[in-house]
Amino acid sequence: MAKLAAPSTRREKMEAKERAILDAARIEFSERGFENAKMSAIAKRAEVAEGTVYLYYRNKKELLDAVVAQFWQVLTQGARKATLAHNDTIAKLKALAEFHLRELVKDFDFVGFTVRTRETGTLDSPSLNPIRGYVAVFDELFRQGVDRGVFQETAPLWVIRDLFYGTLEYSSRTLHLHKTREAQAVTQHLTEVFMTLYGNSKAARDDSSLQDIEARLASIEAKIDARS
Amino acid sequence: MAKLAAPSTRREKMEAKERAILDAARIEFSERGFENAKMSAIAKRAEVAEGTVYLYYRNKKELLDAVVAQFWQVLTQGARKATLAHNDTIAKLKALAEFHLRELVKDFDFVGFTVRTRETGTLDSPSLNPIRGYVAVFDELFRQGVDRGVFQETAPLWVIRDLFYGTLEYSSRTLHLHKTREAQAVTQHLTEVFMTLYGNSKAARDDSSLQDIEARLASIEAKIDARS
DNA sequence: GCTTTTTATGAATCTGACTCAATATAAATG
DNA sequence: CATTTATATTGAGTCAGATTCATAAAAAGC
Repeated sequence: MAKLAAPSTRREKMEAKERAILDAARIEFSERGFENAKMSAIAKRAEVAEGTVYLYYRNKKELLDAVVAQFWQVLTQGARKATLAHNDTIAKLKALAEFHLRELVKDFDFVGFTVRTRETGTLDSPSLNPIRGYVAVFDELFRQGVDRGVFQETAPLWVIRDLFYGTLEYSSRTLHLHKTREAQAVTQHLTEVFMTLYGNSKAARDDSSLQDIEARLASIEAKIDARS
Repeated sequence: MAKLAAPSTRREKMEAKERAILDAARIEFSERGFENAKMSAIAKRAEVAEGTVYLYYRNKKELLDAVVAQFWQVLTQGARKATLAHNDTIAKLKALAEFHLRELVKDFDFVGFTVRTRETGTLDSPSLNPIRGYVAVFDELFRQGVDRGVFQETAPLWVIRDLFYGTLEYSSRTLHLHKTREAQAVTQHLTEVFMTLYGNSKAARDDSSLQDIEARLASIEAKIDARS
């Protein structure tokens, strides 16, 4: 019975150690960058022997992968929470954009780490690719917008998604580099883009309304002609 | 006088050697990726001793930087040529998007290399940052569009630029991963985005202006009706 | 308590980037 | 053309740091 209350079974100890290593790695990579991060430093920070790290992660690269995976998992949670705070689809979308941009600028090095991760083949397994879970946040949101009649899918969803995340990721670079620029300019514009391009009300009045006007102009012209 | 015709002065020899090293590095990096590329292999490929490489490039990272710089320089030339083939601003833009996307998908590894390059501090010097030259192609094009009255700058240029290149870069990932998807879907959509969002004619027909027109038409029609 | 299995250790190995004293090649001088 | 001087090349040797592995400690099973 003591065992049940015990703070550390064998499994728990190992899980704690694994977490310690992962945390140490995240800090070390953030502070030094991947190349300059030393496995020995990570081990020391995690208070384990150098060899122990290799019991939990096959090599330095895989350790980075795990750190990146964790990053996106945490980000996904944050994104979900940020969007849940709103009801309006457009408001949700804007919140997601703002959240995403803010986090990317803050942890900009992880954008680079993520690219590195992709270079290895191990993209596909869903567990090792939490970015899928992340982009799903957008996909669900957009689909919900379509269901609600707010959006219409005027292009394949993947195209729209890439526009969304691509713009934000690229902008995060700019914002990271030029601290003076306004993140709000990006999210504001992106929101407008979405309303204009995929917004149902506006899209509905595209050709048709123009044609209406033309028709009426023609009618007027005819009347004038008739009088002269 | 023989010297003038000679195929190899001292300087020419060195320049040839430098080129050989750069070419060898490009191939090696492309084939193996940065981490797995070996300086010894690059030296061998360039037919020089290992130490010689370090006479031309301070270290492996700097060699990568040079390769990346060359890549963007070549890309800039190609982009200029691709846009020059058209007169219409929209056509130029579409050509630029198509060119950019095609090249990024083809040499997708260089997207990763470029990110790596950015991690070093040496971003700023224009010579070492040929990406500036590259984005300038877009900037000039858009400004020309504004001058011609085709576009209007409804958002800061950097925001628009990031949307353009961000979308394309992110899409190149998708296309690289899913070979079946159509690049054309991206460029097509992006062109529409630009016409809709920044196109002068369409932009003129916003909410207010549409209502204005309708009001005036009604007014005119009423006047005419009254007279008849 | 003793045996077996699992987990941890860190010294030793190995790889590959980078250096440098020695050497070769080209230019300059006379 | 011989000699001196400057410049370029070489590759064996150094060194840092990732990875391995024989050994030890800890836990589990009996």
